[in-house]
Amino acid sequence: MDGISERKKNILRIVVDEYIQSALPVSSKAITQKHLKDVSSATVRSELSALEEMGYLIQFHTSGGRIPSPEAYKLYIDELMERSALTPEQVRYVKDTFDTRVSRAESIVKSVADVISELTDYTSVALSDPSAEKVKNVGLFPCGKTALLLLVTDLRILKDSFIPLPEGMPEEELARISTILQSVFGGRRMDRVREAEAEAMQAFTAYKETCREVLDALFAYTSRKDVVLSGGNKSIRRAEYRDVEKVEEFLSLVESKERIGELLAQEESEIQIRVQIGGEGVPSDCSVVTASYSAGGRQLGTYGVVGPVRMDYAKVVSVLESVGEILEKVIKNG
Amino acid sequence: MDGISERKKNILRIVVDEYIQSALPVSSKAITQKHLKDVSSATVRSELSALEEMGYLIQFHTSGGRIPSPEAYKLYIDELMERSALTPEQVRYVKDTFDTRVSRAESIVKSVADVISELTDYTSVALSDPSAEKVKNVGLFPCGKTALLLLVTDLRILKDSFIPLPEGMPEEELARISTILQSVFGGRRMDRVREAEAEAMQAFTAYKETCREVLDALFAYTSRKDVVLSGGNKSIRRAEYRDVEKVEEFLSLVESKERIGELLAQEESEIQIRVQIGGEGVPSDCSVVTASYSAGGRQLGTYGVVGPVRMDYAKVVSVLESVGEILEKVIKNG
DNA sequence: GTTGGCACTCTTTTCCTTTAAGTGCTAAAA
DNA sequence: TTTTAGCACTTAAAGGAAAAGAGTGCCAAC
Repeated sequence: MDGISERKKNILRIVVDEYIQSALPVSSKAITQKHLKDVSSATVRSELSALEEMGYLIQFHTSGGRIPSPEAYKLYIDELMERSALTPEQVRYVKDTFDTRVSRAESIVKSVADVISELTDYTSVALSDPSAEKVKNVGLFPCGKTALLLLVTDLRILKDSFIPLPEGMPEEELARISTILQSVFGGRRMDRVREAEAEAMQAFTAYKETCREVLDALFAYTSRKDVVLSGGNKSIRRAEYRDVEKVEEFLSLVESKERIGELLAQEESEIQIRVQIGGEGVPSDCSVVTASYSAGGRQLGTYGVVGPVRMDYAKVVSVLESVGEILEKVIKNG
Repeated sequence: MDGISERKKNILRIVVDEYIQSALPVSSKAITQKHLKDVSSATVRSELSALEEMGYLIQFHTSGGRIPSPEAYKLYIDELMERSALTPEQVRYVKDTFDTRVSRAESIVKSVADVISELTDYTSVALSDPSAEKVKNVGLFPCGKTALLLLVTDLRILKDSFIPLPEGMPEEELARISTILQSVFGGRRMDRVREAEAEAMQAFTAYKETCREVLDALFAYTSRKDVVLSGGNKSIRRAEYRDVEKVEEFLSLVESKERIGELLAQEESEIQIRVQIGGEGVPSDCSVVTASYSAGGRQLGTYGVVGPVRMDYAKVVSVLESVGEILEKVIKNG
């Protein structure tokens, strides 16, 4: 026995569903009229007051209906809510996005964040930590008096910066350096790139200074964790943010890449869903649902949805799970 | 004679300044107390009502002070406001940003937009039209089973996409194609790239199919106008957008790249400032200040600031002009 | 255990009054 | 002719009481 009857659970689910949808406190009458037509409002009322007693519901004033507590949301997420699969069109949309984005060499992390925001209608955030990626190709692309340093990892995240070249450096030299870079660093995990510094420097025979610069730029990539945001102003349209102060609070969270980074930087199992409602670095009226994606033992980034506590968790969790599965497949086949 | 006395102009300037700062209707009393201590409020009052008669001021109700009309803003921008130069720190900030961004190969258009938004504290938009840019370097970068098509223009806008390669294609072939691409297209204006299609196809001797794909991807770049946004949620914090509907209106403008593109896609002289207040594709409560930058006869993009009608035009115009000058210098020396 | 009924509580709405701000006008002063 | 002081007038904003509305809690009956 869980201490909480099936009927109570059902009623709690109704309350949460209803409140998520309407943003209004839920009354016993509304429940009996819309969902539980076979019992009277008085019955529901007694159940509601029991649920309040147990800490699942909150009542601001005696005539104001009830809203779910954070505990209710947790229970809702764990047991009550009904997940829904993506529609075939949505699945197609996700795959198409990945395909076209990847061929246009856009960061896959950004693409995933965009897709999540698009499907959930909430602000999404993502943390791309390059440590676990593998260097696929690295080299210099000639560009007049400068060269473009390129690094392509197996996640297809592409980074680049211009390196000034000394006067009169022959073009073959660039190719030589590229070959060395590729043979020394190719296939390495990003967090192991630095270890090959000595080896690389030894292989460089001329233009050591330029090579030094190249290495420095390259090393800078390997540790650059990137926080990506998508759909930033979707949240502003939500009911809880009619209040300017709340918007401020939300924006200050979302705009601070450090704080978002901290929220995301954790865990790393399979598609792992984690929900933080208020507290611990999250403003009281915000909720963060994060998911860590990985495939073949490699992290594919941590993604999250940020929004008000009254969030459509069923939708968000469904989307996060589905997108994760699709991404895994895409990565494995790519 | 302009039909409008110096004193009227002065008073109008005070009203606009005051209203821009406070967002509150300006009263005759406030004017005499803060600025015109040598005349009485009654005098100012008669001037104000004359200015209202002339269409420069608007009064919502008889006891509510007055606010500037769009015509007043126009006059203010043309004659009344005092421009201010950037502080030395700001100038340094702009230059530094350009320097580091360019060496990190970020789009200069995005950098300019960021700088403008940062300095003005408004949402900024930019339209990068590649037509007038010149191809600096173009080529393929080997990347396993695919190749990365890279295009660097003199504005350092870098575009790239992955091209799948046929099985067993030798690496030298990539270099060959790159050389051809560079010699055929290098130095061309972007809008002239297409014209060399036949010449390029003729030069390709093998792997014609892949070459075709490369050309298609390349041509796609040449026409891709890009709308860039920066500081999107700065505007939401402004006084006029306490109202959710207004925010909606603003966001729907800002989020629609087409509409922004239309607003920006015009003119092309020197640093050309243009102001649109309401009307013609701009929501009634929005104002757009655009500036077209060019150096040495070449367009460097069109930039704009989007915000409420009550905008700090003096600041915005000053920033747009100053940033334009700095950008010109940077481009000429680069 | 469930239900109908009803009193009770608290918010929301409405309407009215008061207050405050600012103007418009006029007659006098400069 | 322009400026000023004074005062009546207008209107929004602020305050407050009363009425309405929504929901609950509880009790007695089923």
